[in-house]
Amino acid sequence: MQTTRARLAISLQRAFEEVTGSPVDLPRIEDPPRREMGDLACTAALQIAKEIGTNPRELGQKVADAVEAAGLTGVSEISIAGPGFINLRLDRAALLGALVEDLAGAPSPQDAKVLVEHTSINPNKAAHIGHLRNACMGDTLARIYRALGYPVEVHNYIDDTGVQVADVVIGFLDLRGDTPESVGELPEPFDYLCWDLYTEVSDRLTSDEDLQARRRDVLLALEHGDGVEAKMGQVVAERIVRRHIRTMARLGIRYDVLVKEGDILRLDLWSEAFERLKSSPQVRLVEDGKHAGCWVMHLTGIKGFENLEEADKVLVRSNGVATYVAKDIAYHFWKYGLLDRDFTYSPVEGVGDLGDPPFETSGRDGIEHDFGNADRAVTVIDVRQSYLQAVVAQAFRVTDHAAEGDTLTHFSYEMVALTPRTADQLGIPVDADDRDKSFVEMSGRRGYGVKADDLMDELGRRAAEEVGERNPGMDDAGRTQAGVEIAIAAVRYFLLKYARNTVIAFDMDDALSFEGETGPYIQYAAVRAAHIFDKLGSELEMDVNQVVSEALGGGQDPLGIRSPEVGTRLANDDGELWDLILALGRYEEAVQLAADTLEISALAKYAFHLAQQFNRFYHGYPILQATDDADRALRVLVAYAFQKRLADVLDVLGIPVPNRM
RNA sequence: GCGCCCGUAGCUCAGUUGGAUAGAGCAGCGGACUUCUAAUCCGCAGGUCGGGGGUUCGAAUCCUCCCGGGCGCGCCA
Repeated sequence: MQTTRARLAISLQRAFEEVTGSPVDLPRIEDPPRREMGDLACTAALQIAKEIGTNPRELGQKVADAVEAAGLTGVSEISIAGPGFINLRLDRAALLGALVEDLAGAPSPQDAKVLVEHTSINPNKAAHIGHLRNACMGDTLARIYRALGYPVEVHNYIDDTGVQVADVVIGFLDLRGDTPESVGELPEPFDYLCWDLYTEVSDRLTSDEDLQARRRDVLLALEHGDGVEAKMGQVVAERIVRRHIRTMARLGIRYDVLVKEGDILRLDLWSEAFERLKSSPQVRLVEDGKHAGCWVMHLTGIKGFENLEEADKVLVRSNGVATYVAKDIAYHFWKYGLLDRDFTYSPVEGVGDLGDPPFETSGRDGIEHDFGNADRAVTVIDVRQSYLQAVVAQAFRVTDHAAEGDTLTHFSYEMVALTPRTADQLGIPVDADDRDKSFVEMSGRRGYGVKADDLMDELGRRAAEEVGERNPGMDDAGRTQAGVEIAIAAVRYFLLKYARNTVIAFDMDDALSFEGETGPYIQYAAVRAAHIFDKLGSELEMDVNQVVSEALGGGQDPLGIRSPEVGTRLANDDGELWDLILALGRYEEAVQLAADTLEISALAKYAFHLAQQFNRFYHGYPILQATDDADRALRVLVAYAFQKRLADVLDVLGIPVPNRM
């Protein structure tokens, strides 16, 4: 479906070309600063007039005349203002008609398969608020692509053979004297236990050289899958990952497949990727210097790599072991189906009832599946990984896969820190410098952070309490359910509303607030709309939703939604009703913009704006008490469109709509 | 040192790839509830857009130089 804005842009482009006699870029259709000026506006005349050396106001007028002569549907008025702004007023009935038609529409299916990798938490401790930012953004990005019709596959990369797991392995084996079997039997919450154990081991590692040597050995054992250490690593990673899956499920976040680094090693994907890289002149074995004996990727003089003192990236160490980025390159080659070898999979067990459980890689012993073969791969990982992500993309370019390298996208975002106030509440020591900076960095190694499950528990508890006060008759189950749904909205919206490159200073009190620009505010608008329909329905003894839908489909119309008076009321509105309709008409472009710019905050803001617009409408346009049938019919129709559209946006943002709140 | 990002109301942040009088939320002050649920709405107050210079009809936005902050630059992951 084509948006009004897109249609107007094309019409104006034609008119400009007709008037100037030369090709012009697709003009941008903007929102005028104030509604009195018009519904939409275009400033292209100023730019184009400058280029061809003519008067912008005259050019604008000529273009406006040309557009009118061509007969532009959907526009009721076109005028020139100021130095040459082209202002447009829309045909309201036409726009509302198109809006209503779009409500029932599905996205046109796209061919290109999008693979989104997100979460990818080291499986050695409980998930914290920083991990949630990654997972909420990644999950929402996947939802955005689905809303646009793309087939989407969601990956969660599990680094089950890395140093962080090694640290916890040491904790269990050397500090606690546990066995893999006894660790398998430890009670939940296992990830909380590991959180503390990891902190303890990290602390000892800073001063204990024997333990540092031990860690190197454990790491090698994990990579080779040898001995009790590897067995322990497996138990730890498996238990932690299952906790992570459950934590994320509380926020409506799901995965298609968990790719384990251990399986990449067992399958030896790296050796196949390595063969390809060796064929590039940019990858070579260094004979002397500080990288003697290493295989490196040459990066000197390539844009984006000026930061290196010595612009070579080691892929294989002199001891023959591949580096982390090398394994990541192999994984990404596999994502695009460039490798011959493939994983097998098994369904993940032990994560409770998740509906469709994810698959996990299982070396060569599982079942086959058509995962991978992406046309576009997006990796959600924080900005500190920018350099390594660029190295991965470069690996595509030096092996003659520049096209894939260009579609490979690093979805980067900034860190989540804590406000000093919240750090104080958590008992985290805050030094004077941090207090001045207004935020305190979290540290998994030190155990500084807000655990995701704790946050969800507290939010759910507070929300349920609030719901109970507002709805005295509601039973426990209803209150709990509403609390859970409100908590999801609070967390997801809080983590999605900031631009990617904004450092979030997480403040417990702000995050727990349900007022202002928050997820619960938006939910409240949706619940209000639904409640009007419930009340009106019981008053009129009909299902208003169904009645409206039937009326729009050309069936019975007891409310008079199709009556001519409705059109008159719409044309004469000079307030929040038309504002709301205009806002509703921008749904598709809001989703598209988020996908094009990878800026989810824009879509979050749109959802908030819609809710805000509805709340204004709600106060100024009574429906149950409407004295005029045509007024009431129009308002019901607008509220209906709002309800549907807001539900669409909230679904894309992963935010549920409670029955009551 | 080199590279990337940031600096906008008291606080937290937007600002649609150069446009019309720079906007929200929170906090503050003042209003609107025997209600379509006040988790709401309306109003007031609050700004040398870090600073200087430049580009042009027009700059928070682009260029340049300062100041201040964050992150990255390993044969760790």
